[in-house]
Amino acid sequence: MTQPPKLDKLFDKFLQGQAIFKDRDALRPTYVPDELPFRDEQMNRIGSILGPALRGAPPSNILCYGKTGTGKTVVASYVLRLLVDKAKQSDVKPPMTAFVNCRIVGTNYRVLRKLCDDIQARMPDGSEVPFTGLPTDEIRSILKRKLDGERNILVVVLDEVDSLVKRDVSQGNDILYGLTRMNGELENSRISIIGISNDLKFKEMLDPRVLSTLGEEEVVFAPYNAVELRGILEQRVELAFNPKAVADEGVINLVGALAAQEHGDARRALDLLRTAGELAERKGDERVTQEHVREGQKLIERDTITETVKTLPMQSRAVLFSVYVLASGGKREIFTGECYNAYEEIARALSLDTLTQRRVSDLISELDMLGLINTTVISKGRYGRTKKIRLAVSKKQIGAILDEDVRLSKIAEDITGKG
DNA sequence: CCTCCACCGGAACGTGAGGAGT
DNA sequence: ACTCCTCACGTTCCGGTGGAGG
Repeated sequence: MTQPPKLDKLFDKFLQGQAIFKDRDALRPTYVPDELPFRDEQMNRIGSILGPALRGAPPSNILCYGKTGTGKTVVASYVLRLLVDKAKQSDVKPPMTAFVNCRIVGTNYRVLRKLCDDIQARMPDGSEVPFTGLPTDEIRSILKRKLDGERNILVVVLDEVDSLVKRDVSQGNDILYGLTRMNGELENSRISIIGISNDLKFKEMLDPRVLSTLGEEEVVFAPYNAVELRGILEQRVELAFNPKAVADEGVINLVGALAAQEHGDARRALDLLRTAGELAERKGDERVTQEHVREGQKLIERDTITETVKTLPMQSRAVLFSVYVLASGGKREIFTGECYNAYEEIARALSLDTLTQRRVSDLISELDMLGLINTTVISKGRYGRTKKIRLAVSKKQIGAILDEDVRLSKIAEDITGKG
């Protein structure tokens, strides 16, 4: 058997050092480049607010606003890194820093635990703070003891704080209130908080007491416009790709344009660029073309949908499946009641617990949030008020994913065959 | 203009897993 | 073995509501 010519060509490229990528990590969302273009204003603001930390004075708390992919996180970590470096260079005690992503670390206990972790606060016996089990107050005092051991300044970045408050308004406020209040309980040390929010309306949901301390300073991140996106892309192309791999001007323009459509999200733009590059690489092409970009766009879309469906819990999947079955049955619009009936049948066929309508209603809302279905609350007058549900992705694709689940594909035949 | 349907969505509570300390 | 945590996932209860049809 002879080598497939493409693979042969691909290996040749590697041999000749002609691979597409030089450093693909430069396109990952966590990458912090040495220069951050178009965010001077924000960096200076944050820098001047954090500056006092170098003289041992506690900086004000900051709230950063802006949509996803506008560079909030990267600017915050950049400035913080610089601050710590500067302190070390100048023989000043560097501030402690902690970074919490509140979407992942979403509860009071876990936030505190993450803080302990980041500043290496330990249990009295020297072991790490456990995942669960302790009363929350216990953790608070561990944290306090560590901080107050000597004169410290702790700068906490709370990334995606809005998700903290959104998930549970009272609890979210409690967490933030607890953190801001901790300053009053510390003798030697101070905590400053940098809150990062994607949601501009986030402030409204905040307890006024929390807002007054947390929002001392505000920094706004506007979405990148097409020109700025281009600039960023050019910078990263330089870093990530080998020269000549992206020769076509049109590639950068297209990626920029597609991302600008998505409200100037730089993260998506970089992700798309990387995917396009990987496609080119896989095909053994010498350079990235606009075709790769378009294909990459589709691929990313498909992948995110597949990923979300696959990670869905069984009950949610059953609900989604009921919508799918009804939609396949030719219905353009599905109402909650119909959906619930179909769900009951499916749950029975799967010998799953049948949840109440109230719960299913919540699951429907979750599916909506995930973008798998679209819902609108409508009134049918005398015939009640309900949610109008539609699939937000193609039946084909959902079908293909759900069919992989053997149990589901079996009952799909039953139901569609019968209906 | 009023009624009344078929749900929406908030609130409070229950259960059980996962873990720590004693 | 028992008590005490947190937290995800559900349930029960219930007040609220846009608009077609009388």
